[in-house]
Amino acid sequence: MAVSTNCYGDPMVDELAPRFAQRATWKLSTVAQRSHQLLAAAFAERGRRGYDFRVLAALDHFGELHQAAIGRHTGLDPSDVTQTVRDLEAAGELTRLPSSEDRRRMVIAITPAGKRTLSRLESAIDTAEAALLAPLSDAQRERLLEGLEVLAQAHDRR
Amino acid sequence: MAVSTNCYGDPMVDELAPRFAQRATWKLSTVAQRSHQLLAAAFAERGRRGYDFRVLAALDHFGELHQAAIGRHTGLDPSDVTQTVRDLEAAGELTRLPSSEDRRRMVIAITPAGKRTLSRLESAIDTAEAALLAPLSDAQRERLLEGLEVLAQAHDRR
DNA sequence: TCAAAACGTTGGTGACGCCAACGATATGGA
DNA sequence: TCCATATCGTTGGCGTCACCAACGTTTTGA
Repeated sequence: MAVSTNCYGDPMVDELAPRFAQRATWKLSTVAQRSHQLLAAAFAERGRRGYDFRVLAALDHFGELHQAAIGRHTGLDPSDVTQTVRDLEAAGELTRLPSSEDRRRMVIAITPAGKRTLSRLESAIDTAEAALLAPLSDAQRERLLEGLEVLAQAHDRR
Repeated sequence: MAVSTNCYGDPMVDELAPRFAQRATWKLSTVAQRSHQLLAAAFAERGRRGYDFRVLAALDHFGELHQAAIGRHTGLDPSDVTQTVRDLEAAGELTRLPSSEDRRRMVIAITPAGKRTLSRLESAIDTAEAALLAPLSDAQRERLLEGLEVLAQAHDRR
């Protein structure tokens, strides 16, 4: 028996316990999890992950950066920057050269291939984001975004 | 120097790249991450994690359940149910007995200690949730929740 | 009766976020 | 100028959450 029955004897699809399913934090994490699924799948198709996108986007926007700056502009831990930059360099998406001014630093720059990858990832994200938000009316979407904006600002990463 | 300077020479706190920081999915994941931080910290103080809470909540709400049913009522993978139930049983929060009707099944029931833990976790979650949503006005909160509700429903776990 | 399904378990994988510690280098104040 | 302090990149690790494949056991339903 794959379904349980409620007190009326009706067949009942297994339900999540309201004890947590009604919580704002649960709904939030459900939606975020779905978002992550869609994005991770889109990235994985291209052999990349969220970290790669963030690093490429930061380089494209700010130009050359050393790794610590990449970390600050992406919210990544320095150790994760190291790994991500290593992967992206191996894939030819960026260059990594020792700084002439500061011998501790590595100067990272996006390559043309990296820019192409970035725009491909960006389109994939557009698609995923559209799929995620599709169930909302325009008004609902705007109101949701307003709340997220306020909270994201208040609980800033950085 | 912990800050960089913009083109006007003003000191500038390192900013996230708008390329992703302006995306709905980014804001969503930022807020969800913050929520997770608050909840995980609250759980960790009591030596528990989200899985434990979900399992206890399901048992408290539905009564005795076998493990597969716990999985369906919590969104957990069966293998994670196994681990979580093992931990909770070791802590005396639930009992685990072979079913007399179906020798494949284990019948799980919450104990009084488990109920106490559950209500303590619940208070901690209340606090965390309040802290998370505090920056919102009542109207903003309601509008945010409406959007999350629609999306959580549409992209249901199950 | 017997193939198919369900059950619980073991032992993984991956993404993301984070931490401690280290050697090398740069900086700034005494 | 010297030296404590800070920063940089790196290694190796941890925890949470979500998920998967494979397995032996037991139940089911055609």
